Amino acid sequence: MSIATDNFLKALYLLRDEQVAAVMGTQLAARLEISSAAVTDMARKLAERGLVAYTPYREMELTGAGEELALKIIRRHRLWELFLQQVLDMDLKMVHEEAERLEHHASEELMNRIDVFLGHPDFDPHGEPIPRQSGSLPEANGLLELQQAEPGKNYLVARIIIREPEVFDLFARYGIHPGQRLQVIQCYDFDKSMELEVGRRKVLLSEGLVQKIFLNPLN
Amino acid sequence: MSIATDNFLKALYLLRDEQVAAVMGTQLAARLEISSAAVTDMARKLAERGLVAYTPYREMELTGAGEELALKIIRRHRLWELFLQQVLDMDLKMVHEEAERLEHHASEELMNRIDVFLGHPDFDPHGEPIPRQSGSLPEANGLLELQQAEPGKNYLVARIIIREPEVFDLFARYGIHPGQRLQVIQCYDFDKSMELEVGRRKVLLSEGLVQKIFLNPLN
DNA sequence: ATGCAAATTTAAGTAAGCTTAAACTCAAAA
DNA sequence: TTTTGAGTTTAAGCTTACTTAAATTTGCAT
Ligand SMILES: [Mn+2]
Ligand SMILES: [Mn+2]
Ligand SMILES: [Mn+2]
Ligand SMILES: [Mn+2]
Repeated sequence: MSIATDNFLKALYLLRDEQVAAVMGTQLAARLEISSAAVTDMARKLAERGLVAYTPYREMELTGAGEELALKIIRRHRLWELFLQQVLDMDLKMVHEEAERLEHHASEELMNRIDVFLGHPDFDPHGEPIPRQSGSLPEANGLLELQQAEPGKNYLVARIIIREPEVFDLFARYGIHPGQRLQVIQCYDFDKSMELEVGRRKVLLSEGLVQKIFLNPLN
Repeated sequence: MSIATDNFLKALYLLRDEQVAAVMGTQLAARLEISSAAVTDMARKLAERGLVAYTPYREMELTGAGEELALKIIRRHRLWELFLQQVLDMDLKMVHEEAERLEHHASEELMNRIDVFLGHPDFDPHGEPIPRQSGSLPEANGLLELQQAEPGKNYLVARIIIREPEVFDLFARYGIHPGQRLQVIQCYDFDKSMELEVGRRKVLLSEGLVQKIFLNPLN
């Protein structure tokens, strides 16, 4: 497995995970910042290796074997993120960039030692689940989508789904990160945007951003 | 800087460091496990970038800029080795293999945090000096070459120079590693091989192997 | 049913880092 | 001084992972 295939499988898994619809080549190209010709190329190669189900001109998806591998990369990524945060006190932004590279270069054995060192953690610093060695995903019980939150009640941010650097920076600017207290001020039904009070600040978020935030009820 | 150039510069530095003579292409090829044609190729490219002094058919050496870079890679390698040993309790063999890859993929910032975490250490788990951020090398004061050791006296292994996996395995088999107590039984002048007592075991080492061991006098 | 635009694939080409095999250089031995 | 062979370079070719540009397919709107 090369870095390019690692990243391809991971992107395919995460895109599929984020949305209802099937994954299109264009999305993959945008996410990986490569041309769609390169996506076709890779898809063909990975299909030959039995990792991706692919018929020309149709959307593509991971096979069982492909998903298994994707989850391994994601496990590595999230373990590295947590390790770097906990042990070396790096901030969320750095931690992600570091993990984006380190995920491809540590042995299985090293990852397992990191896992043990951290006490088999279930969630990374963004609140994202860390796939287990078995490939299973820990359940986030009691988590609430921000859409379901009731105005006036207190919540704690439990998970933020970040796939694009701009989203990361926006959330950072408004202080939206796991552990932050938050209240809903109002939900605008016509376009599903929401007005929040984050800490002491008021913030207005579009539907797309709202869907990236999950909460734990407070008291 | 790519992995290939990192490794090339590092190998050139270490080979030069190990021996009196200038470095020949063949040695580099053997050390890096690539063809000598590939060595020529790389030498030409690195000469263009001002990192290697190279004239066709002559031996090659690092420029100032090249040595600076080589020391940076070596710093990364040795910091990773110590970190993995101290924090995750990995053994010397694994630690080296991991570091061989990780040395190319951590940011300057991450390496500095590891350096701080370890308390700006001077030596790696083999007793090799860790280049400082400034590029200077810590001095190993009081270190003795094994050749200089006197029969009957007690010493502690302080540093072992390992560049080939076979040497590592041999030393591991005979229990030769930093911290190990050792006595010289006899030195055979005609070929400079030495008979040692390592722990409770007697070992006969050729000159080449003897030169890879450095000691601290005990009591 | 037809045509069009968007998405996708194919074609051709690039760069890095390798390989093997043939050609060359140079220093040391004869 | 010539020869020779170890070491080096050149030449040609491969693979991976990309690129751009042209050709193709598809589904959707008319
Ligand atoms: Mn991340
Ligand atoms: Mn990555
Ligand atoms: Mn090492
Ligand atoms: Mn390396």
